[in-house]
Amino acid sequence: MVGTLLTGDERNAALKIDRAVVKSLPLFDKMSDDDLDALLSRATSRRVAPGEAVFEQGRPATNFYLLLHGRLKVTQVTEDGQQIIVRVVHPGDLFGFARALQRTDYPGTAIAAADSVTLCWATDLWPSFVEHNPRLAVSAMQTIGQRLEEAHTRIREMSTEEVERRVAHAVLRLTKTAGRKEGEGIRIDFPISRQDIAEMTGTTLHTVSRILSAWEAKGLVEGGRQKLLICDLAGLALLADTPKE
Amino acid sequence: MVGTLLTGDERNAALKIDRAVVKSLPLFDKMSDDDLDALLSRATSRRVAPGEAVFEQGRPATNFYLLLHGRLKVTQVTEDGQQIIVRVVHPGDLFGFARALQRTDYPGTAIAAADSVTLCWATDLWPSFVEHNPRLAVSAMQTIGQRLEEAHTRIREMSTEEVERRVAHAVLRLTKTAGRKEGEGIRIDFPISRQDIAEMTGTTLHTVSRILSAWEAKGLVEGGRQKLLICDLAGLALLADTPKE
DNA sequence: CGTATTCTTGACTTATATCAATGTCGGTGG
DNA sequence: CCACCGACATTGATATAAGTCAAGAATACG
Repeated sequence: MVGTLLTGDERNAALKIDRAVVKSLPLFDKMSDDDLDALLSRATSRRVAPGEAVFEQGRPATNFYLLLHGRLKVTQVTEDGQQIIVRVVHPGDLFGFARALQRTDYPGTAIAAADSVTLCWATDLWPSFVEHNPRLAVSAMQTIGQRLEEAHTRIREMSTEEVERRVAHAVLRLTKTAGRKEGEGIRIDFPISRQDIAEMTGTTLHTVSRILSAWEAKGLVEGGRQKLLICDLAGLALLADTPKE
Repeated sequence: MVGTLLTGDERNAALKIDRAVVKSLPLFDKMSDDDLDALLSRATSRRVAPGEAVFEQGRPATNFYLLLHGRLKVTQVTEDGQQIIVRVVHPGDLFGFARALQRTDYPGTAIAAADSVTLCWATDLWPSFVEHNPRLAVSAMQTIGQRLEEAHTRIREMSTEEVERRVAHAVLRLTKTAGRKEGEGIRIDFPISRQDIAEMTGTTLHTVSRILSAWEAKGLVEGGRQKLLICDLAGLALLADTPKE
């Protein structure tokens, strides 16, 4: 059943659920029911299996998206084939609105890390949306502003901090955005590899592996294949904020 | 004369000039004369001497600005005192609109690198501006979008390229945004130190100095105290895009 | 002119990448 | 159900790019 295309009925059912979910998002909570319905009536829902791409770097930006469920990694590859993770997309995030930023193609590739569900609109709808609903424009701008700040934070970290602290900061951010309580610790709630963490922090999987091993020995985290459990948040935070002496 | 405060008359004169200058900017070219007048009537003009700050990191974001003339560096300092250059502000750029991005304080410090002139508005005016003129909101979003892309480019470079290529890319960007033809070469049109370049690329002034010395030996550039002249643009571009073999 | 930045250059150190080998998990198909 | 395979992870040895430390030279400015 899972993996088959939705029938018309199933799609309606999905949209009904969406409405409550979407309404609960900060981005849309101020929107009238009518406007929201107009929005959702033009959206299509799509399920994305792990490893599958929602859109690919360099392809024409035909759609923009909202992640309802799951987790995506947005990556970029350089000409010589090196890959970095630009950001992780969490449920409730708008993504892929390249066109709104005066681009005609997607600057990155969005790949599902976990089983995911997206809402999808045609790019041409964006201008009318923001025109009809200035709040949405403002919200979108705030969202981008936050991303810009995150990007600057990352640049600052890469410029001034050694690898271990950068990894610590990255992991701490993940606990905030994708953490789920689990017993004594906090579980990163989607499959994430050492390689992924390396691509988020500008280092190699080898170095990440060594660092995580060291942390595990100190009781800060518990590792595993594509798994990460943070046991001592305070300890990690201390490490993240302590310049090398 | 330069360096004295403007009298009322001089200020009006400045504003008349501004009108033509501002009108020529992509950000405002679609705006009606009336709206533009409304905008300018609420703006104040300010001259900033080199080394002087337009606003400072952490201070309440009371104003937003437009750079008419000169050149600014936007910097951030970390808790432990390390500084990075977030971006360079060029004439025609809107800057310091932190409030539009849901911030109450400035995330960085804007310092004049050269003698500069800014237009300045109270932050509270922003919402009414964008409401009156949706195009402005869209334009502003595109601007931020571009900055976001630049930031990602920088992250990608810092993750995957060695220092020399990063410096090459940074210098090439400067030639595009602040280059002025001078004889056979292209002059970076504002005072920029080795330290500045280091803070733009996440390295040290020592390394930058060595790199520039090597380039000078190869005839790619000509250095100088806070000066940089690019002699062989193609050569630099080649260097920037050649992965170490 | 002398004082303070800014820049250059050399010697040395170190963090982190690279290279290489081995181990472990988890899903797939026989 | 077990064995195998591929993806992911660990860990050691080694190399190296770039940082740090240190000293001095060049340039601009008051």
